Amino acid sequence: MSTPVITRFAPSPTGALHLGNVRTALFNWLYARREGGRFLLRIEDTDRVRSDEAEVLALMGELAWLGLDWDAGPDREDAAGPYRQSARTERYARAFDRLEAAGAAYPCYCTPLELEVARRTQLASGRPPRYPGTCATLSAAERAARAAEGRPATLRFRVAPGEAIAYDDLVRGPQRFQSEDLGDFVIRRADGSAAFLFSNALDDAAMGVSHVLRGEDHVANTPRQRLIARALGAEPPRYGHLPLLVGPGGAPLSKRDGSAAVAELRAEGYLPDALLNLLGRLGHSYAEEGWLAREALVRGFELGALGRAPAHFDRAQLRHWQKEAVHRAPAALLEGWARGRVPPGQEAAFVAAVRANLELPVDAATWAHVVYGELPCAAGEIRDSIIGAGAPFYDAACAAVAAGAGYRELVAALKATGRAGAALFKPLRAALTQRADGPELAALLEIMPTSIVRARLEAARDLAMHPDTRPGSAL
RNA sequence: GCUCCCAUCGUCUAGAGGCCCAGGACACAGCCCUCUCAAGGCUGGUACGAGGGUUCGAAUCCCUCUGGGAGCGCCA
Repeated sequence: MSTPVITRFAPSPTGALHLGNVRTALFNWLYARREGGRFLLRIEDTDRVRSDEAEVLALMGELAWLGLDWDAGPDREDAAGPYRQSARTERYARAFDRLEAAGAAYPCYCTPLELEVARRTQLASGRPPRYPGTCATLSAAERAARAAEGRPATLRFRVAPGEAIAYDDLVRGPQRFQSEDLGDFVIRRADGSAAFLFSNALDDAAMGVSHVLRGEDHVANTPRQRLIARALGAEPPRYGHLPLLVGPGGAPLSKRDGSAAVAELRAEGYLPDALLNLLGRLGHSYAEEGWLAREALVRGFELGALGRAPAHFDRAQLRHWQKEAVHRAPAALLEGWARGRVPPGQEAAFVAAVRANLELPVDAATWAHVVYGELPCAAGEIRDSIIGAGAPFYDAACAAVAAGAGYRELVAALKATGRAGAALFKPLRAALTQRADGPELAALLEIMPTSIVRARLEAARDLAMHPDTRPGSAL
């Protein structure tokens, strides 16, 4: 009987969901889906980090938006829950008692100041900072005395020296740590709350988590968490440590690196699949090239294809995947971008016309304005282009449009002025859109209101007739 | 300071001793197509951090250096 694959994403509800976290969530999700296992969502809101419901909701909203669905979580409880740590304090308390009774953990009365001093001294003398073990060997009487003084105590996990703790990292291969290098560590804070190391390890065990992919900043936690699991009589999950995601400068990704927050990218209009195509290749490589649909993303995910070097998040690459995503997006989605920016009922026609020029919602706004909005007086090379075409050119255009000409007739009428090709279309485009680039003119003309077409052609004619008039000045 | 990890085009990466004077993608440049932009097609430049080994042969193995990163909390 093979062990079922159970992975999890265990964020702390502090601050916005970050690209680095999302990638971690994605890899765990991909692995679970790939293996036909389960993906859990656990909120790590220990008592210290007060659960902020709004934050939890936002977090779940973003995961759901990305399509990373979870089989159990705070909103889908099951027998292994509850899935928020703030609701699990009694479990931790029982475990603390057991560990303390067994001598695997002991109360420590050292103050933060004392510990800080010890750390500095060790550092100053070139030694690695470790808990000196001050309270490790206190007798029952000594403990009672300190407790009677009302001194607050943390609970420390006792690490026996002389032991090698080895495990096989899913990403980095065989790892080996010496227990002396660990030192006794705090598993319960003075306020009684469980420390991350502990609640995280206990919950993984209690929830049957089989595989954990997490950031490499957790490497050193792994031997400690294995020790905890063993003391608890539980089987620890298999751990894999991912290289961190870094920003343009090579420094770890931070909020300053422009839109590292998922919510921000979402607000800008980036599509989930664009994000996933990018993230799935940061620190991981797919054998298959090009755009990967959801199923391909899952199918092609391999633990063996996980890298060990930090990966840069690159905006240009995101934009590329966004283009791919928009290219494949259903029209209805893009029509949503147009809604409110184009006359009601025109959404579909508008999107059909400008679709190839859309990358983000802001582009829909730009083109909607070009098609339906009020344009300023022409300037620069646009102005030159219009003047260069001459008044007769626009006279012909105005006359054709006044006679009810469609695109074909309009072009035919303009060809009669002796212009063709670029010499025809460039000034026409300039007059109609005041831009040198954009969707096909035929498509644009089809959706542009006739009144606007006429007004712009007339304005161009006037400009061509009186080129000396300063742009913007009233006649 | 100590421990650990990493090091291929600007970026994401392929590469697990000869298939590599290093492949793909993004970005960039040029050309084609085209009324323009985008898309598409073609072409191009740019990389194995440095130095030593091992080997008939090294991007691939070893050592040193350099450069980056992580950790050494009553933070997660």
